[in-house]
Amino acid sequence: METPKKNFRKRTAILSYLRQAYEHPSAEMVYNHLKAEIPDLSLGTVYRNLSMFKNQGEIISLGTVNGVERFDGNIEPHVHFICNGCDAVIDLPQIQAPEELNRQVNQATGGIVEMSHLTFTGYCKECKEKQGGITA
Amino acid sequence: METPKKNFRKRTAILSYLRQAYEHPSAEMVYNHLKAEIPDLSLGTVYRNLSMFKNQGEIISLGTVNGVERFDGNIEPHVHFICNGCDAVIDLPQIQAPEELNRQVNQATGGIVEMSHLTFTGYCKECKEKQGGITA
DNA sequence: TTAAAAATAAGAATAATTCCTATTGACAAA
DNA sequence: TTTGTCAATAGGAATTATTCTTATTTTTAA
Repeated sequence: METPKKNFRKRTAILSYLRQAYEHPSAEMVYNHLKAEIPDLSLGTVYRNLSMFKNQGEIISLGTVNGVERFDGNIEPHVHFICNGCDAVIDLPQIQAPEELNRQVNQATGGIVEMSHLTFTGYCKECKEKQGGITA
Repeated sequence: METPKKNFRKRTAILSYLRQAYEHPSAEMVYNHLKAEIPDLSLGTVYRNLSMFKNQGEIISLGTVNGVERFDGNIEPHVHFICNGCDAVIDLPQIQAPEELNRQVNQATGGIVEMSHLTFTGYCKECKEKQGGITA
């Protein structure tokens, strides 16, 4: 099926935006972005669908940045950098996530690992230059 | 004058509880725990002091688990396991956090890394056994 | 065409966190 | 002691992100 059924138009728009977004958007960022092309989109629909996609494993949650949950449409394991200055979330494809540790964690805890997240926090290039030595 | 009751009694109690807590408590967990020995403690005071300690680098935030921010009084870099079933946060001292990557990230981003977090999510031993194959 | 089911919009409700303000505790000077 | 000052606090109001409810619309299946 090429064209998505009308019923899923908004749902599809939300997912496909996440798939190609670089910014790791929050619910509100998704809403604001899609509002232009879909004027009758509601924030509740965005929240509901994000939560759906998350539960289905179609997207992942990066946790909250400054109190706001951020999402990633790229479910391939990869590493993130989060800027404390501007709340930007940036992919770090250069850095290798130590996926092979999962087994060690399973053994150490007796539980079962489903996901691992390696995240670096600090200040991005722009914020670092802007603020000079604030974080000395 | 028995014990010199400083004005920092509550502040100190909050920090020292975090220093020896194993559970990576939320603000409310800290409040509930200290309420017994400090009946006139207020939740606002806990929030204010936690945020203070966090900004001073005396404690670290582990981000939110199920919508609630969790804190760690152990500021030595170490790895965490978070259970999606019971929201437990567990230390993994056995696992080595790849601290040496910070320099690579600085180079890749042009920014400055302040902290790195390696976190595994899944189901702990108890939740895994309790729920059987829910996560198949 | 119908009816049933799924998806949605809008806004009310909730929960975590922050903010505001009057009060209290500590300490120093008189 | 009493008084003044300032930091810390309690209590609750306000804010904000998120979830929930309900009526409406859209889709699907007869």
